[in-house]
Amino acid sequence: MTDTPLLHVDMDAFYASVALRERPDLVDQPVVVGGSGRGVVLAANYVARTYGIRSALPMTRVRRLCPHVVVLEPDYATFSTVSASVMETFREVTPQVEAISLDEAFLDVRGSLRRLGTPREIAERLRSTIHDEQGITCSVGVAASVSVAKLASRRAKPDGVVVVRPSEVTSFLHPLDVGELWGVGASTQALLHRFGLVTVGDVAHTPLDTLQRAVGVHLGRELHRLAWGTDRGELVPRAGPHEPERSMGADETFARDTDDREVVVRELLRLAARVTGRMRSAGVAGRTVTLKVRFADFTTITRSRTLPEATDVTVEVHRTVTRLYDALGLQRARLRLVGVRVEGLVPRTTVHHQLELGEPERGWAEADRAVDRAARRFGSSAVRPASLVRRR
DNA sequence: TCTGGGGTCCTAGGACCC
DNA sequence: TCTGGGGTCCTAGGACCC
Repeated sequence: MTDTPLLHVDMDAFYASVALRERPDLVDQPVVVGGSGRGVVLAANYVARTYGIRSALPMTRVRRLCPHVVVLEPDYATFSTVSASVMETFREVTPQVEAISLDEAFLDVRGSLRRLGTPREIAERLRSTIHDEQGITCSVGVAASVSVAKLASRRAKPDGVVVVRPSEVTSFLHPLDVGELWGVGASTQALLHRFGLVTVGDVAHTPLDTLQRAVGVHLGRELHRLAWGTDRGELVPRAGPHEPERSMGADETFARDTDDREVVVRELLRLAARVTGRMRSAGVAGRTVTLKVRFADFTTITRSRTLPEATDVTVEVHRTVTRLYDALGLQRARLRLVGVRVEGLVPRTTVHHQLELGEPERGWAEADRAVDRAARRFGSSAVRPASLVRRR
């Protein structure tokens, strides 16, 4: 038996480490993976971090912090392949694997102790296997609950293991800033600081009802559990973050802000086509269609409409978001981003279309299938709506 | 030329039904 | 002649995570 059965395994600077496998000449230089233009950092290697570069930092600031930084384009296909191999390695240790993103998972090793040794030995073996097979490093936190294991892996970075026994949990947690807790972001952190609650220990020693009056019943209870390391100790085995997905969406920041309705409507068509295409390959349809609009000043609004029945038809989703957009009645407002999302997804086989007399819609679903078939044969750029074809 | 894109979950008010 | 209470759906916004 063990009192620390949970491992949290987290790849170190995952996207950057994978990208650097192809470019070993760059390992000693500051490297980030990220988009160009108005993008942000997706991952930074540890050399780049010495310049203060972090994930989510705008690329414009990155270049100011470190003008000679090397920027590599993300290659999601390779990231997914490496991720799948790593997850397979996890499942060779135990079937109790809860993946929470491409580069992170919890493992419950209770059933593997006799075969593979202590949790720490299992962690070290995993790390060397992944290093040998994938050429990247990872860090492992070991504890009795998921949030403590997660914080322990962060402490272990880069390329290490940290075990937190139950008797060490409070001395490990209580000195941390509340913002370190999993689920406490900038705004909850600021709220707690305003109440004079700066460390995890401060939160732990605040009476539950006082805490709940400050931050709400639900969050208060959750914070109390996190501050004592008494959150969940059982995993929910699954291969991905959430399966199946409950919503699918796409949004895109314009290269330059725009107030041109035609540009916006055309972008909405591209996004609707992208989203419904993914829905059709996943075999799902959804009823609630949401438009997202971000203005030049970064304020963001959403407008949604629930349809009488679920759809995966490009033109229906596009028509719905276009109506929502027109209903905003914008005149000269400059837009930074638009987005399309479909929620309330159900398997398409459960949707029974009520065919109405003389309904012209019928053809569009067949048109979508034809587009999907052509895209599979000739590539996704082969077939697209006429308004998305660049004019000469 | 600050601030991506993919998601999940929670809250809160109003409509509507029983 | 004063108007309960619960459940569910819909909409909008916000916090958070990777």
